[in-house]
Amino acid sequence: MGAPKQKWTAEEEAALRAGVVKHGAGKWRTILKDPEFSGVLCLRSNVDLKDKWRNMSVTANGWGSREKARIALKKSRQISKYDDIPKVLSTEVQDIDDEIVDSKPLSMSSESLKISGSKRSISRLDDLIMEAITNLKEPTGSNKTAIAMFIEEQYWLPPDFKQLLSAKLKALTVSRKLIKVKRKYRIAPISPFSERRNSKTLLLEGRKMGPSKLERDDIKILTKAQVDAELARMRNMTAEEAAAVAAKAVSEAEAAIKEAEEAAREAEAAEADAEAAKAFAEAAMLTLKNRNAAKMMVRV
DNA sequence: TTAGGGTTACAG
DNA sequence: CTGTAACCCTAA
Repeated sequence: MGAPKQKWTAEEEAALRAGVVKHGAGKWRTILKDPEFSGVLCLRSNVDLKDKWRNMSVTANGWGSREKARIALKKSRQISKYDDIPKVLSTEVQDIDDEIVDSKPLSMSSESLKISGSKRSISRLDDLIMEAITNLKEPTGSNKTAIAMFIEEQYWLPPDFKQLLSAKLKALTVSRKLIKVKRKYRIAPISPFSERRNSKTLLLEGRKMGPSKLERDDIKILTKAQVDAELARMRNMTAEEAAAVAAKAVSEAEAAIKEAEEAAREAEAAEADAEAAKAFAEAAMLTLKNRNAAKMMVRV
């Protein structure tokens, strides 16, 4: 056939990503003509760009497509609509229930989920989320839907990034949930997001802290500039980095489960919530594996 | 021109 | 054989 299958180079992928950041997904011709990328992409057509972007989006989401939507998560009305992403439903970062203050039931089978080791990596996603929470000014912390909506209204997000955001928010939800469990049984209190330091803060800080009184959700205000800078970095993440971040988000959820299991040791009553957390983790995992890039770049 | 469905080349 | 990535076809 006319084309001998020319594999995309890392440089080309970078150019494409940069192009999408600059002109937006869908503006393939524009990206191609932009002198900033025309050099590297001179051997590609606008259609090639489109196809490549599609492939990148898919692999970014459908992680290890192997056992895909196998985990049939029962929808104990508690945990609402989850993923599955009903074909066309506006933005896709809107699944899962929000908050669920003191949910009890939620008895899900939830088999074990293997998470790829937590690879440390850049992740200022936390900051982005905090920015949203701060702006939304909801003392108790905003629900994921609100956060996702806020962020999407402020910035244009590449498909793969959206997946990360979604997973992150889910992990965050697990975190918050556990915090409630702990408080309820007076087990070492922890703070959802105390400092804006680096990534590993989200929820891997609980542990056996002493008399820390981080009971409140102290949210530090970030400047728009800071957030913008971080976002810019996220946008330029390579597929590998994005994957690492995604893995981390999930591992955080797993860590949350461990926390819960320990809590349960001191209060069986907390077990129900631990299960819920597990379910959330699975949901996060599912999201990462679900390829659903489809129609989501159409902000409202 | 683009989005999306199809097809083909290839690695595992 | 199966899944994935690069490529092709075409309606809108």
